[in-house]
Amino acid sequence: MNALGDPTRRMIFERLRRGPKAVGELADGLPVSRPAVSQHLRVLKEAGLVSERRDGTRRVYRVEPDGLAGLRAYFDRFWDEALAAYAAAAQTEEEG
Amino acid sequence: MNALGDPTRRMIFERLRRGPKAVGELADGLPVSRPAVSQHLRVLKEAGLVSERRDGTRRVYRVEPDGLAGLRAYFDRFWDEALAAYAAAAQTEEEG
DNA sequence: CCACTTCGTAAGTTGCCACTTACGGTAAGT
DNA sequence: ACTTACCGTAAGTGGCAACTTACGAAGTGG
Repeated sequence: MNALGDPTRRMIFERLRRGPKAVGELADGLPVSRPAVSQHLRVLKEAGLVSERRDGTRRVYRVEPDGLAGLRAYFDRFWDEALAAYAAAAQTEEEG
Repeated sequence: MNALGDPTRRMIFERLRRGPKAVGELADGLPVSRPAVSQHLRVLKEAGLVSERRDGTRRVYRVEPDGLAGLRAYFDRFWDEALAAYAAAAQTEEEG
C-alpha cells in the first residue's frame, strides 16, 4: 500500500500488468533513469507486488498475483465495512 | 491513490470507515497533533475520499462512497487485466 | 459580552525519499 | 580474452511533505 503511493512506482506497476517486462524496457518511456526504476522495483518486490526472473543478463519482472490479491482483499473489506456503517447510520437517522 | 500512500492518512481513513467522526475524535489516539489530522483530512477531501459536515463548532468527516468506489474500480480493472495477461502468458508458454 | 470549545490555516523546521552519477558484477557473443 | 549488454548497488544531493507551534475564525453557553 505504501509501495503504490509514489506515482512513478504506480506507472511501473501499471506497465507490468500488461505482462512481464525487463528493467530496461520499463525504463524506456519513463521520465526517470534506469537505476531509479531498479530501486522502485526493489520496493515493489519487498512489498510482494512483483517478482523477478533472471533471463541471461536481463531481469524480467512480473506482477505477483498474491500481492495483488492482498490489495484487493483490503479494499473489499474496507468497502464492506464502510457500506455497513453507512447503512447503519442511515437507519439510525431514520429511526431518530 | 496518492492520498492513501501516507500511513497516518490510512489510519485516519480506516478509523472513518467505522462511521463519521469529528476531527478531535480522530486526533485522540493518533500519534500526531490535531492540526496534522486536519491537514490530512484536507488531502483526503481533495482526493474525494471523505466529505465534511458542520455540526456547531465541530466538523464531522465521513467516508465518501463514490471515492471509495473509484479505488475499488481501479483495483478491479487492474486485477482483471493482470489475470488476463497471466493466463495469456501461461497459454503461450504451453503452446511454445 | 465574555469564556470556552472546536477547528482551519500560516509559518517554519526536519527528516525522508526519489533521483542522479559512478561503479562493479554477471552473462553472452566474437 | 575482450567487448558489449544489462543490471544492482553505493554515495550523495535536492526537494517535498509531514509535522510542530501559534494564531484567528466561528459557534455555543452562561
